[in-house]
Amino acid sequence: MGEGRTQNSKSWEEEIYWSHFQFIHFTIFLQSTTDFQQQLALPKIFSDNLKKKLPENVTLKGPSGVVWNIGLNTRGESVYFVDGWRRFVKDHSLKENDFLVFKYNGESLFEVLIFNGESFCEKAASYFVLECGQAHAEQGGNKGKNSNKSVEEVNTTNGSVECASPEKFRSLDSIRTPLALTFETTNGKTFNAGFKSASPEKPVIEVTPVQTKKRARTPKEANSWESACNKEHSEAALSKLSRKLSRNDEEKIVQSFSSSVPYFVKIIKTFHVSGSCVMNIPRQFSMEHLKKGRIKIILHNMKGECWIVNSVPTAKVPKSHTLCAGWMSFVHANNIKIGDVCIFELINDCELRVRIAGVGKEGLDCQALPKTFSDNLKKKLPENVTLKGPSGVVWNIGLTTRNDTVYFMDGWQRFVKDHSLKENDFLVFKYNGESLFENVDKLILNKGATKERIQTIFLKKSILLPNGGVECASPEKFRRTRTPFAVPFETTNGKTFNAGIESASSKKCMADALTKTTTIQFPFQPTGKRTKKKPVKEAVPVKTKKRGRPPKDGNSSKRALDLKACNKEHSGQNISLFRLTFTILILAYLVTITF
DNA sequence: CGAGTTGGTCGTCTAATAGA
DNA sequence: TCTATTAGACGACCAACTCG
Repeated sequence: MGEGRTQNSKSWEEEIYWSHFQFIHFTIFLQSTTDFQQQLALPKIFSDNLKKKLPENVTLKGPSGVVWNIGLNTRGESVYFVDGWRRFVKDHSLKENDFLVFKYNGESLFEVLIFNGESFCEKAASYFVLECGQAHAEQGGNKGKNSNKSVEEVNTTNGSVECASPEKFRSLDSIRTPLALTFETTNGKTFNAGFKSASPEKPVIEVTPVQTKKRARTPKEANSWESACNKEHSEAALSKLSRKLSRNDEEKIVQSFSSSVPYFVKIIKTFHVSGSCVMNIPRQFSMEHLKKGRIKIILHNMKGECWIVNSVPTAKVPKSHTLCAGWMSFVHANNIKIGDVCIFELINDCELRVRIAGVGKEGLDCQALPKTFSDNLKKKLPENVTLKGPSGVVWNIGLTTRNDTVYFMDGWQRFVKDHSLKENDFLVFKYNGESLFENVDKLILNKGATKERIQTIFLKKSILLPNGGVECASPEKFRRTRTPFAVPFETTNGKTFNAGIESASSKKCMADALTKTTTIQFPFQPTGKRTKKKPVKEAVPVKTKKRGRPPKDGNSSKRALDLKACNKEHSGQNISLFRLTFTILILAYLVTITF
C-alpha cells in the first residue's frame, strides 16, 4: 500500500513522517542466506527517503549503551552498514533469525534493540556487551565527533517519552484519524476470490495479473453497513454487503498471502455455504492446475483430514471448475461460515490444502503475548494494563491467562481497530514493569530481506476455536508453519507497520464427513440422468487475442541481507539492577489477527 | 490523441431440475 | 426432502472502436 506509492505520490502522512519526524524506526531480520556478518543493507524505503541525509559514518548504540562507529556505503539503490559492522555483529553475537530494531535520530545515531527470533523477546545478553577494545577505540577515534554528540542526544531522550514533538504531532493525527475503513471492510466479509500462481522459482511474488482483478458487483441500492446489520437475516445482509467490495479490497487478501505452491483465495459467500452450496474455482487456476472434465479433488484441512469433492466443469465458463458434491460436507465439517477466508493451496495433483481464516470480530479479540515474556512476568502482570500507542493515546486492555499463555483481551479489539492493525503488522512493545505497555511506532521492515525469513519464523500464534476460545500453539509449532508475508503497508494513521502474521480458524471436524464423500468413483461417472431444457451452445473457442494494455509487472523488491552468526564473546559483568529490569521488560512480538 | 462508447468475456449468484 | 448438478441472468471489467 504505502510502500507501493512512488516518491512523488506520497501521502501527506508519509511526507510529514519522512520530512519532519525526528526519529525513524525500522527492523531488519538477519538471514543466513545473506552475508549479514560482513554488511547489512538498510531497508529500501528508509534509504530511499533518507539516503541524501545520511552521513558517511554513523554510530550504532547497542542496548548496553556502548556505541560502535559504522561506515555507510551506498551501492546502487541500497545503503549498507559496512566498516565496523562486523565488530558490532561479533560483539552482540548476532545470529541467524535475530532481528534488530533500529531507531534513527535523523542525524547519525542509530539506537539498536536486539531480539531473539525464537522467543520474540530481547536478547538479554545484548545489554551486557561491554566496551571492548574495538568499540572503545572507535568511540574515541577520529569518528567520534558524531557519536559523542549523538550519545548525548540519546541520553536526553532515553529517560523520558521518546520524540516529544513527533509524538504530539502524532497524537493530533490519531485523534483526527477515523477508524480504519479497510478493517471494517475486511470484517465485512466483502472480498471476492483471488488467484495467485507461484512457481518454485518465484515462490512468493508472482501474481497472475488477470485473475487477481476480480469484478465486484456493486449493489443496485446503496446499503450502508448499518442498514445491513439491521436486516433480519444477517447472512443475506452480509452477502449484499459483500458486493460493495472494491477491487483493491479484493486484492488485499491475495497480496497478503504468499505460498510456494499455486493457490487461490476465496471469501466465503452465502451461496458457498448454503443453498446449492457450490464453490467456483477461478478459471485460470483451473486451466493451469486442474484436469479438464469431471474430476475429484481431495481437500485437506490444516489438521490433515481430507474430503473428496466433485469438481465439475463450469458450463458458462469453459475450463473453469465448480466444487459441488462433497463441498458441503467440507463446509460443515470445518465450520466454514460466510466471510471466512479460504486459501486453497495446490499441494498435489488434484489435492488442495485449505487454510480457513475466520473473519469474525472474535478474531480481533485477543492477542497472545510471547511465551518467554509471559513465563517471566506472568505473576507480576495485573489484570488490566494500559497500552500507550505511538500517538500517546492510551487504551485499557484486560489480560487473560489461558493454558499458560497471557492474552490481551478486553479492549484489544479496539486497539487493533483504532490502529488499523492488520495481518502482517509488526509491533514492538515496551513494558514498564507495572501496567503500561508502550507501543513503539513506525517500524520499517526490510521487506525483501524479511520475506523469506518471515515464512520460516512468524507463524500462527493463536488459533480461534469455534466456541470463541483460543488455543495457542507453541513457538516451535509456529515456526514449522510457513507464514505468508505481506508487504509493509501504511495505515490510515500514516504509520508503516510490518511483520508476518497469520492466523486461521481451526474448526471442529465432522467425523462422518469423509465417509459421506468417499463414495464417488474415480474416474468420475456422471449419472447421465439429467436432461437439459435447452440445447447447450457449443463452447466458443476462447479468443487468444488480448485487447488493451498488458498486465503490469509484479514488483518484487527483494533485497538481500548480508550477515552471519558469530560467537558470543562478552558475558555480562557489573550487572546493574536497572539494566536487568530493562532487559526483561522490553519485548517484541508479532501480532496475530484473524480475519 | 484522448475521451466516450460498445461489445466481448467471465465471475457471481440464483433458480431449476433430477437423483438419492 | 435433501443434495447434487446445471443453466442462465446479471453485472463489472476491459479492450477495441469511434469520433471530435
